[in-house]
Amino acid sequence: MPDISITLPDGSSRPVAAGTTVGGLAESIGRGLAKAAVIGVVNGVERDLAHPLEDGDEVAIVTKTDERGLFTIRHSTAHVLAQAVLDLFPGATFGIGPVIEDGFYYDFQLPAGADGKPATFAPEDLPRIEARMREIIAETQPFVRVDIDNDRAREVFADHPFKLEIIDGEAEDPTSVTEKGIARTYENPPSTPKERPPFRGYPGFIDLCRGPHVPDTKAHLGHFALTRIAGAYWRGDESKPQLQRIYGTAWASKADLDAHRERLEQAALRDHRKLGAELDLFSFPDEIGSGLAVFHPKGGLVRKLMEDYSRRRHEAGGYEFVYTPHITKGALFEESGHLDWFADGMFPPIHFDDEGGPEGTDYYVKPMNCPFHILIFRSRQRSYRELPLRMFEFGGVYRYEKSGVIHGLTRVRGMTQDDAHIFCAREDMAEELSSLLDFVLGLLRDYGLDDFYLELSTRGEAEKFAGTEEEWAEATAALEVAAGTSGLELVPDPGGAAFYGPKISVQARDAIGRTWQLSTIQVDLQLPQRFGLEYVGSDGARHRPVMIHRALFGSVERFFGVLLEHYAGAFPTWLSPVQVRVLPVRNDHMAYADRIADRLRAEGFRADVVDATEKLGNRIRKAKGEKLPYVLVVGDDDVEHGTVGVNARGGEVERGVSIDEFEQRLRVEVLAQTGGR
RNA sequence: GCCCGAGUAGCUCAGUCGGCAGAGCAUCUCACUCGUAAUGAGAAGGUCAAGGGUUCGAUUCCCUUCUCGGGCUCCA
Repeated sequence: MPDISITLPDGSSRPVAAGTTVGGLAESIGRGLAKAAVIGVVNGVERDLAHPLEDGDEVAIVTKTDERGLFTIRHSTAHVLAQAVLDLFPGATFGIGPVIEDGFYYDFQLPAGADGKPATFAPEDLPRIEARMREIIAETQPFVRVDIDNDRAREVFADHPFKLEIIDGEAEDPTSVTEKGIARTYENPPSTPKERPPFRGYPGFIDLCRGPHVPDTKAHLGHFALTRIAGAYWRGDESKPQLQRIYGTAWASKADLDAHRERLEQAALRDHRKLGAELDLFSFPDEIGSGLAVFHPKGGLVRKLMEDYSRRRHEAGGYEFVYTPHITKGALFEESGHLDWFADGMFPPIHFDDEGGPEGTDYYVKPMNCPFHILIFRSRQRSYRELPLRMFEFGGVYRYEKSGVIHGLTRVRGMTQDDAHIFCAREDMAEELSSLLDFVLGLLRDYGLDDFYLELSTRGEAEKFAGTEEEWAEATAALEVAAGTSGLELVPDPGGAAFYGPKISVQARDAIGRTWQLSTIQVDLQLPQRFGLEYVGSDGARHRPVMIHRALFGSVERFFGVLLEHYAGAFPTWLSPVQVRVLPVRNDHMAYADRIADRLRAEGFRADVVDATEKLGNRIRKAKGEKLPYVLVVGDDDVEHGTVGVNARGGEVERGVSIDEFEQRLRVEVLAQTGGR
């Protein structure tokens, strides 16, 4: 056999026998590499290990520790899931099964049950399906790439309408599985033919797929778990049939799978809903209604501290505080346009027959604050000398969120926006946006979040958007400049803007790397026009101001939930509802303990005392459970010398610290956390 | 709103194949007064989410509603 020459990623050439495959190349380089190999990248295109090489090919071997290798493992596991479901549920058909973060899913439709509707999976089905998947893996079925023409593909998939839709519908899609009338498929030939082959003319399982795949089901697969069942609309479209989705997680090794499970457990421990109940911070009484929170004394204290600090910073930042009512006549939201677009998302009106003429009057609970702030702006003639005019309000708003979307404090029906509206001259917009973004990021950092990236949502192509193209371009450019000044990564989100203007949203990564969308800064090209806003310029002429909407926390409730998860309930000292707990060793130390607590309270710290009814160890344990920053233990030695025993959260126990020194440490710590503000 | 699952003491959960409702923690009382992550004893605590149906009898089976959880869709 004549040799051919292959170029490796390091630029070196390697002679191999003609007909050598990607897998064969890996084998020739080393046993270890061959064992870890999942796929190859040949001339920039991902290929199966069975792909034959040609002279001059540039080849990189992708192993199971590479991101693309893991992707392939997850993708191939999804195929095994589909095969297992089709084996166990005769008459089932399938949609798509992509890779997602940490795993994969596959969508199925089961045959109709007694009620004529497609059947659904039950939780008990998951172990059965998983067991069947392990059998398939143990069979070592190869993944065989088969290119067949579309007509043949339509025959093979004749009983699978979703696949037919893919064959027919995606011809123009460059990432399509069909190209020039040829459909790419992957077949898993079984060791023995299926009892009920679900495909016409194939003894086993076959799926439309671009690939590539692991070479066979035994290779790299097996470190997976099916995790949940859900309904999901075909092609994500609410008007299309709802399929049954099975989610799974898959990894390159058992250790990785175990580590993933551990991460989930850790995340569950910091779930703000769980911590909110455990730490007695807030609750959602059924009697009030879904998505409507009450804050208990400790949660209320944390929230007050958050709000107080925000108020101080806004005051210093040139904001003026306004207050507006929770309800309004419908006319206001007609003028703003909200009733046209978002009536579904609002609580239904409160109707009065005996007011406003024969039709009566409808009052609405407000879903947003901006129209009220606009009325304040419009309450009298405005001069350019007043601009930029920055109005701030902790505004309570109510939105009738769909019942299925409500989630703890992060998605509620009643919330308090830390809402500001800035009215400025068009020529000042860019500068205002830059300083605004700076202000926003600075404040978020003070609350302990410091890992951000930005998202720039811009106008889409085909949709209808308010304002002119020129205005959009100008506003978008101003936002880009502001983002550039921040030095943060900027992720484009084309078409993601609201109809009324482009926006920047600040995404924050929390202590365990999850991202949360927090602040938004939004340019509004619509409302100033709808409300006919004007100011008198230095030229004596009337001009239309630019309006910027901006929420920093998003909502106080949501931000509270995010911080709670970020800190896993262990708030920094400045935000802790109880900062110091003093524990007398015996009750005859009570007077001394009370004196220390009184002194700390007199200095503005939050301290309490728990008497010696219970053993010290148990009282310490309870204080740790409450995640208090400091526990002070005082006994005979301390009473004698004017000291305390300091047990700091996450620190070592220190005996004999003078009360002056402890107080000084506490003061320094809180000052450092709030920047002295 | 849609699909699946779950609601038993304040919390975490047993249990009842249809026949008087259970534990641990928390709470309260009493005793213990102890130097760094669970002292002991006792008491109290429930319309078994709500409403309807089947039944001699329903917390248990069926239906409806409410709430919660996981997804989908949505999020001005």
